[in-house]
Amino acid sequence: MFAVLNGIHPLTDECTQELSTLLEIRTIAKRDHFVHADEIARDIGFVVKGLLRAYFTTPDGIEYNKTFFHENTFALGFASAIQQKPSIIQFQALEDTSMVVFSFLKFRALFERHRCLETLFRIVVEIEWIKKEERELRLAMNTAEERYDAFAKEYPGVEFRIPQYHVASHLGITPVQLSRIRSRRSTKG
Amino acid sequence: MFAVLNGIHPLTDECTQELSTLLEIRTIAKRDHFVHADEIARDIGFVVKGLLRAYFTTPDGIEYNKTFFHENTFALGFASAIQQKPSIIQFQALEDTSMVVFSFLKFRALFERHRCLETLFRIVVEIEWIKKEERELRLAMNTAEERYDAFAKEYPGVEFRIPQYHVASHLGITPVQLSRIRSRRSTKG
DNA sequence: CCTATTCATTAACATAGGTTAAGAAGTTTC
DNA sequence: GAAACTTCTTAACCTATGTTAATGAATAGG
Repeated sequence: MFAVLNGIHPLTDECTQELSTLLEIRTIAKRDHFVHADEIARDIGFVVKGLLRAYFTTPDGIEYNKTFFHENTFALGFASAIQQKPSIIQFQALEDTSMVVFSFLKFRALFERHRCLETLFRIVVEIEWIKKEERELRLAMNTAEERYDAFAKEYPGVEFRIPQYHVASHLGITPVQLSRIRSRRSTKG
Repeated sequence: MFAVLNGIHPLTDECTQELSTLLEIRTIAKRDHFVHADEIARDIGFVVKGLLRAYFTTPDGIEYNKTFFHENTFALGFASAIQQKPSIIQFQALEDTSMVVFSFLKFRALFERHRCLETLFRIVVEIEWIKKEERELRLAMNTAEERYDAFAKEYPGVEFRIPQYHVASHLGITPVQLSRIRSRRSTKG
């Protein structure tokens, strides 16, 4: 995990040391939730093994998969954590998952003494912002088929680890349509 | 402008004082740009009178209108400014526009001495983050007609100030389709 | 091993939305 | 004020996607 962090922005030894004391290991069984609805997202989770999805549910029960979190990525209910308000986004394990988790508030409290950590967090927010912007452009301008390609590129391999209806939900289409896209490709291209 | 800022988060008198020294007035003629492509977005602009759009252009020349900025809102090429990298988003005046502008970097430099300003900025980022998230959900889950309603609500009156193809581009549809939606409504509902 | 469940595919049909093109109406420009 | 340009509407046609439903394959539980 610290290798990933240092890859984003180098941390001092003391900072690494202090952050270490916050860490816990948590395992989440397939289908269980990391963040429930209407609960404040308190923890940041680093996925060691497994897979999660962040999803939104409409009043009429339709789900939309916003993001997937695979190995070596950080899962956090960002909007909820920074506002300390109940999350409208839920996080669910799609496989048996083991994570390193730590409190967002305790993490943020370390910013006072460790500027490197605040810088790192700022960079992560920037990266996520850009990703969100790219995703908005794709949703508005590309066909489902182009979004499918982008998905396959952004989450390599994930496509084969989860039911296709989760992929369809992420693309904003029905499983039926995704099936058509896939069959069209295997025939023609 | 300070009324708007204080409405988000109260600023101290000294902070207000210092921020005032950064301010300039700028007028932008209809069709001129506030932020050009491939140029770093250096300034934050507060719209006193007029209207701007933030848009993205694809390699094949199709434009997508990300956001509109009307009176009493702040226009900023966020991704570009925080990264100090050339902007892929352009800002263009859709009417003759007068703005209060100030340097983003000088603004951010004030954070050191004025915590209230940093807090204010953090809150704005949070609000924008939530808006982006809502917009993503709408794009993925709603029909063009529902997005049209959301647009009319988010930007009241703007619909009647700009050509319809700008609205269509914002909704991710063609002007033809928007015209159909509008005629359908005026007949049926 | 059998049964129930979950998931993917396919078909048939319906709707939303894109493309092209033509014409009407409103604006500019000279 | 005529000509050129811009914008909106409408029509005709086509493709993408949604809906529903049936079938079959894969998987899970007993």
